[in-house]
Amino acid sequence: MKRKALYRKPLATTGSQAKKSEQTRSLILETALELFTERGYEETTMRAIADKAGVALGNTYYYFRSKEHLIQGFYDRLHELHRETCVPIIQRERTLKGRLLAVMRQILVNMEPYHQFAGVLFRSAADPHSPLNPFSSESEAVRKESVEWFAEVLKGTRVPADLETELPELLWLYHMGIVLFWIHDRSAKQVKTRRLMELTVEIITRLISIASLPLMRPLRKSAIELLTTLRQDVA
Amino acid sequence: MKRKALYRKPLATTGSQAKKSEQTRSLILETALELFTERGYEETTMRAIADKAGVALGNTYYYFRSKEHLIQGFYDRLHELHRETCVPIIQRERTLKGRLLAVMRQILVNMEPYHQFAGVLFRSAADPHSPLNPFSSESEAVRKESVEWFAEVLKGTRVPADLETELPELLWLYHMGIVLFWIHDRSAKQVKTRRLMELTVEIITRLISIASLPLMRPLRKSAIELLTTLRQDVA
DNA sequence: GTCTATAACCGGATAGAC
DNA sequence: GTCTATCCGGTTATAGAC
Repeated sequence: MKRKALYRKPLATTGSQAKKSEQTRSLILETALELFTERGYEETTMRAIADKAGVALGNTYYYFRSKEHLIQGFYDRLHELHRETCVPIIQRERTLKGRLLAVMRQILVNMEPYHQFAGVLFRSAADPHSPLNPFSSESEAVRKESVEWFAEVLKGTRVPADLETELPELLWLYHMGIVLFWIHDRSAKQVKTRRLMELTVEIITRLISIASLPLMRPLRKSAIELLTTLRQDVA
Repeated sequence: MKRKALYRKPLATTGSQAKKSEQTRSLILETALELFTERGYEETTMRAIADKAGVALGNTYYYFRSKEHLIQGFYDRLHELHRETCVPIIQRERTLKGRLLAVMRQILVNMEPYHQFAGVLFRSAADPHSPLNPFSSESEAVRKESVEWFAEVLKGTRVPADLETELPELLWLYHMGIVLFWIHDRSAKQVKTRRLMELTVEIITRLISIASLPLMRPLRKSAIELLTTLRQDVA
């Protein structure tokens, strides 16, 4: 299994020392991800990871507080991959629909290799007490950046003014919903998720474009009130 | 902590024998639920449950294949409580909005005592490989019944014909979304979820009532296509 | 078929020495 | 930072009693 080496988190320490520990950390994470994708999360023991990486069991716990935190490492990498691939798309595509479609498509492409063990990822993400929970403070940085991308997706397109502040967060939430469906998707190469995504992007762009009509005003009001309530909890 | 004794699953065996084993099963589940709500799921050991229930450790495994399966027991009870409380509501309330509001309110009331350990419940539910996953075959019976209640909620109200078959499943999905939010809701007595629910019920009933307008036809078409795709995966 | 008692296994997590 | 030893708890196995 080939993977781009995306993980690097240059710490503010002096040169080679920091580099060494960063290498060990990276080695452990790399090994863990390999084993996870090979034989699954539950089937991979911490001892096996330590063995294959050639370090002591205790050492893996020095770098990752728990087995779950290894998933957090995966999460971070995936996020970085999303950034590298999605930002150019936003610059290239000029319409809302074109951008949203291309970005969502790219996200699905990026995640595809990890479909088999993504269930575990979400299992943790769903637990309100887990650091992996996308609403948790630990995930705040990543979440904020993602929401900003969706703000970029909207930039320069026609959107009702009162919706403008709420929409990026809503699109992020939508994207989480698609990921949730993807995790449960058993169809070959997750074609169903792709179809679902294409249809919902169609609906969303339509909804946004008719949202300005006077007929829709009371509905839009309710929706905005709703989003304000929702946001208080997310932020 | 008081709780209605709702669990009974009369097996097709002869009288007192079956009753006895059913009592033991019930006792174990009851004890487990008590400890879970008292001190949390992770903090409750299988040994502690066995001790407090006054049975041998092995016996708890005789009745419940794993610690997770105890949650399934909780799930079943909650569902039965929902049935007992929601069916009368549907008979009493006559409008769509009134029914949906009252049913959703009741569901939140029923769940309230379990908010603290509900996270774990959902943690398992989110795993596509877990039997607790609401889309799994093990959960099919419960899911089907829930969807039927939502069909009852719609019965006798004005709904566009082409949406009629899809809406019950969609409302069930909506209710799952509310539960998801509720799990993550940290506000006192989960008032935020309640507010969110009230606002979304408002939006949903509005959406349904304007869905028949000619202007909305293309949007409704897309939505129905989407739901058909979605259903193939759920069913 | 229902239940007890006890020991053992396995793997995630921790403590503390170097 | 790295290791070894140990703990802890979910789970399994066994052997026997009613």
